[in-house]
Amino acid sequence: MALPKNFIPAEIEEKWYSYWLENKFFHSEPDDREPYTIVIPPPNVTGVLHMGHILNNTIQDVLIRRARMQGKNACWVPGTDHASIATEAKVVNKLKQQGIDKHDIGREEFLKHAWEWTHQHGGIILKQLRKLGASCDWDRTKFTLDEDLYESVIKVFVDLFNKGLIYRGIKMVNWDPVAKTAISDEEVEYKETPGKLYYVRYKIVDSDDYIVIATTRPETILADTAVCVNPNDERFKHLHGKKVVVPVINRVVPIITDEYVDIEFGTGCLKITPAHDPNDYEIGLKYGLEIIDILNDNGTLNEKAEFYIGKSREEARDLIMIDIEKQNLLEKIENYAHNVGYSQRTNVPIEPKISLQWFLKMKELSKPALDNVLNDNIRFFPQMLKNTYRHWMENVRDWNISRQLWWGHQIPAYYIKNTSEFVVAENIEKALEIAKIKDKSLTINDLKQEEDVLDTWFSSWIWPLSVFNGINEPDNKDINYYYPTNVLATAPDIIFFWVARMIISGYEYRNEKPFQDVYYTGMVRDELGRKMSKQLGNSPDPLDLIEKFGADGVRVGMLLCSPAGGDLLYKDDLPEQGRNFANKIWNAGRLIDSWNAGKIEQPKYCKVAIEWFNNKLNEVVETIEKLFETYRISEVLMTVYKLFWDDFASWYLEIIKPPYQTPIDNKTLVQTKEIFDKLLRLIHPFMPFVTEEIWQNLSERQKGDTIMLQKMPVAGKCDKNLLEKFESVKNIISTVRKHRLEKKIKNTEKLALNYRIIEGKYDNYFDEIIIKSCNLENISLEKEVQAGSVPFVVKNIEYFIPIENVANPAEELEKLQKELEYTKGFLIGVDKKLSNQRFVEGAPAEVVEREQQKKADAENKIKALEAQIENLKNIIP
RNA sequence: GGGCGAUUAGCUCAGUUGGUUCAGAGCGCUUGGUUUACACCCAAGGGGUCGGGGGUUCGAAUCCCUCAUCGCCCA
Repeated sequence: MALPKNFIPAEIEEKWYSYWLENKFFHSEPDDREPYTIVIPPPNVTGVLHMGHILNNTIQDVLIRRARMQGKNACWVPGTDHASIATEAKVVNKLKQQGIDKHDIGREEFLKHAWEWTHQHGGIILKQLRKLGASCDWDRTKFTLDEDLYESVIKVFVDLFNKGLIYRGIKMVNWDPVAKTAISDEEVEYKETPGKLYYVRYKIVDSDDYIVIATTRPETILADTAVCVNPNDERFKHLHGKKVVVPVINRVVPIITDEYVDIEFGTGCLKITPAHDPNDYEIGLKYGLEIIDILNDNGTLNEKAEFYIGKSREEARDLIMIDIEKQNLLEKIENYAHNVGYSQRTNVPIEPKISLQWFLKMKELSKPALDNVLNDNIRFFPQMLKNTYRHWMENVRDWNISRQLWWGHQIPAYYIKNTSEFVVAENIEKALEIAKIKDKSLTINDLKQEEDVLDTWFSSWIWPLSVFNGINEPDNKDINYYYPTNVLATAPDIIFFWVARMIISGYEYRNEKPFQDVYYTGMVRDELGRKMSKQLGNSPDPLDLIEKFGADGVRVGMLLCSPAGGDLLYKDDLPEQGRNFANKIWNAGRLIDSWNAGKIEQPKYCKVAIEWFNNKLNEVVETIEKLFETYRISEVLMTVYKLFWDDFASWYLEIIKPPYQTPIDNKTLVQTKEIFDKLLRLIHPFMPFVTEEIWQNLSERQKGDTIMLQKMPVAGKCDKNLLEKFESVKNIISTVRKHRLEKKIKNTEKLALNYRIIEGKYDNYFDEIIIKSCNLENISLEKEVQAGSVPFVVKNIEYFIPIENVANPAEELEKLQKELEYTKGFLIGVDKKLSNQRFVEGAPAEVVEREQQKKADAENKIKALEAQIENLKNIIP
C-alpha cells in the first residue's frame, strides 16, 4: 500500500487511543508480576490542561509505558482534586452574576450549585490527557470528594485529633478578604509593591512634644495599642514609661521598649497593632497589650474602628490621612516600595488576621519523613532539592488545616449547644455518643457541626493511600499490592504543600514511604523566561499544539529540553522538532515497506552493517538503561533520537539500501525489520502513536496485538572494538565526501581509493561498505603514489584519492603540514606529562596507560603524515 | 536580611569520584545538494579564554577563596 509522504498524526491518534481503550491495555489488577505504580498529581477538577500538565504527564506516561513493556504490572492512577478555594470562588462568582449571595441560599443549596459546576466542567482535563496519549488506568479514576475518599479524609482527621495532634487555636493567619478564608503561608506570594511610608506624629501625654512614627498602613492606626522603641535608642530614653495619644481616635497608649525595634528603620519608633500585624501580635502577647480587631472578614472596617466604618482598607487609608493632615499630625510622606503578600488564589493583598483555626501539630509527625529523605530511602531527583526539603522540615510549623469555605470536607467537629465544648467524631451519631458521656440528656439537635472545611491539601496528602482505599481498608488487595508506589512526578513548587505531607502521612498510616522516587520537573516558561500564566496570555493551548504537531511531536518537544528540575523555555521549535522526528521514523518505515525481497545473496556490506548496528544498538540500550535509573529522561530521548536518526537512518539504511530498482536480499530485509521493530519499541514510550501505527504495518498482526505490550529491548553483548573500527570507517567515508564536495566531483562519478601502511596490517573487513558509501571502483594497496592524488590519514593508514585533474598538490601539502604540526604539538604535551615523574608516580596506572596509548597513536600518525608529505614533495616539481 | 542553586557555542543544556584527541549535544547558523524514504530532507562546515580574579595540584570546566550577575525558597 502506498503510504503518504508525510506522517499525518491526526489521522491515526484517535484510532489507536480507542483501540488501546477497547482492549483495556491500560487497566491493571493485582497479580503475580512486579507492580509499577504511579499516582497522578491530581489536577484541579475544573481546570484545563496547560503546558505544565503536558510536561508532567508526558514524563509519567513515558515511565509507565516503559515499565509496562518491561513486563511489569504497570498502574497509573488518574484523578482530580476539588480545589476548595479556586472552585468555590468560581461558583460564588457565577452565583453573583445571577444576583445570588451564597449566604442567602445556605450551605446545602450552595453545594448543589458547586456539584453542578463540577459535573459540568469536571474531568475535562482528564479527557484532554487522552489526547496526549496518557495511558492511565481510567477505570481507577478518583476524585478527592468521592465518597470513599471523603470518608478517608474524615477518618484521618478524627484519628489525628484523638492522638492529640489536632487542636483549635487562635493564630494570626493570612486572611484572604475576597475569598474570606485563611490561606496557608505557602499560598501567599510576596510581590514588591510601590507604596508610601507615612510619617505621623503621636502626641506625648502631658507634653507639647510628639514622636514620629513611620507606617505603610495608616488605617491600622485605629487599632494601635502601644508604641514601641528600642531600649538602647538614646533618642527616646527620655520617653520610657510615658504615654502617647493615638491620632484621630485619641486613644492613650503606653510607650514600651523592646529590642525588636530596628533603630535604623524609619524613625526608630514603631506603632504596635497586635490585631493586624504578625510581629506586633507577638509583641502584644509579650506585653499583654489589648488586641483590637478593626476589620471585618471582607476587609472593611468594623465598628471597633469607630471611624470610616464599612470602608475598605484602601479607602480608609486615604480618609485617615486627610484627617491626620487636618489635625496637623502629618510629618511627611515618602514613596516606599515594599513586599506585600498577595493571595495566590484571588490576587488581593492578604490581611494578617487574628482568628480561630484548626491546626495539626507537625513536629513529631514529620520526623520519619525527614529521616527517610535524608538517608535516600526516598530519592529526590534532582538531589539538591533535599536541601530545600530538609530546611523546611527542620523548621516545620503547625499546619493550619481549616478553611472558611463550604466546598470540601466539612470538619467533623460538633459543638454542643450552649457550651464552648465540642466533640470530634466521624459522624453526628458517633459524636452524640461521645457527647452523651458528659451529658446524658443531649440529643442530635444539640449538636452543630463546624462550618469550616479542611484545606484541600489535607485530602491530597493521603492521595497515594486513599486512591487504593488504604485508609478505610488498610489490608485490602490493592493497597497491599500497589503501595508504596514507584515514583511521583511533580513540580518543585509544591514540595511542601504536597510532597512532604504525603511522605508524612505515608509513614503515619502505613509506616512506609508513599513512593520510592520523586522526580521534580522544571517550570515551563516562555521564550523570555517568564512563567506561563493566564494573565500574561503567554501560554499556548496544548490542544492546539497537539493538533498542529501531533501528540508525539508535542511530547518529544517538551521532553527534549527538560532536564530534571531545570526550567524549560518553551518555543514552537520544540514540538516542531518532535514532529520532524515522527516524520523521519515514518519515512524510514516507508522505505523498508517499499522493499521487495529478491532471490539474491546477502551482500557483505549488508552483513557487516547488520553486525555493526546490532552492536551499536546493544551499546545504546545499555546507556539508556543507566540513564533511566537516574531519570535523565531528556537524555534518554536524545540518545534514542540520535540512534535512530544518525546511526539507523543516515548510516545503516543508506548502507543497506539496494541500488536503484534492484531488490534487497531476504535475509537483510528480515534482519532490518527486526532491528526496526526494536527501535520502534525503544521509542514507543516517548511517541506512542507513530510507533504503534508503523509497528502494526510492519508485519501481519492479530487482533489485539499492540506494540504497547511488546518487550522492551534489553542490552546484549557489545563488541566495542568493532564499534571503534566503524567510527574510523565513518571518518574515511566523511573525508572522501568532503573531498568530493571541495573538488566538485559529482556523487555519481566513481572514484578510486588507495592506501599505504607503515606498519601493522590493513583490515579490509569494512571495505565493501566504504566502496558502496563513497561510490568507489575499488580500494587497493598502492606502493607508489600517483601524482595529483588527494592524500589523508586515518589512524595510521595513509589514503589517497587519485583525482589527477583537480588535485592541487601544494594545497594538500599545506593541509597535511597543518595536521602534522597539530599532532606534533599534541605529542609534545603527552610527552611532557609522561616525562613528569610526579605524574607517572602520582596518577592511577590506567591514566598513565592511556597517556602512553595516546603517545603511540600520535607517533604512528606522525609517521604516516610525514610519509605523505615526503611523497607530495617529490611530486611537486 | 537568611538559605539553596546557577553562570560552558547565537539559543537550550550535558559534562557522573579532578586525568582519553575533553571543551561536547540538539537546535540555529554558513556552504553545497531535484542521489525516487523523508526539503518536516541529505552532505559538509564554522562557532566557546567553560562569568572575572586568586589559590590547591604533576594536572582544574570539575576542588577552595573572593568578586560580579541571575534565579528560587524563606523571613
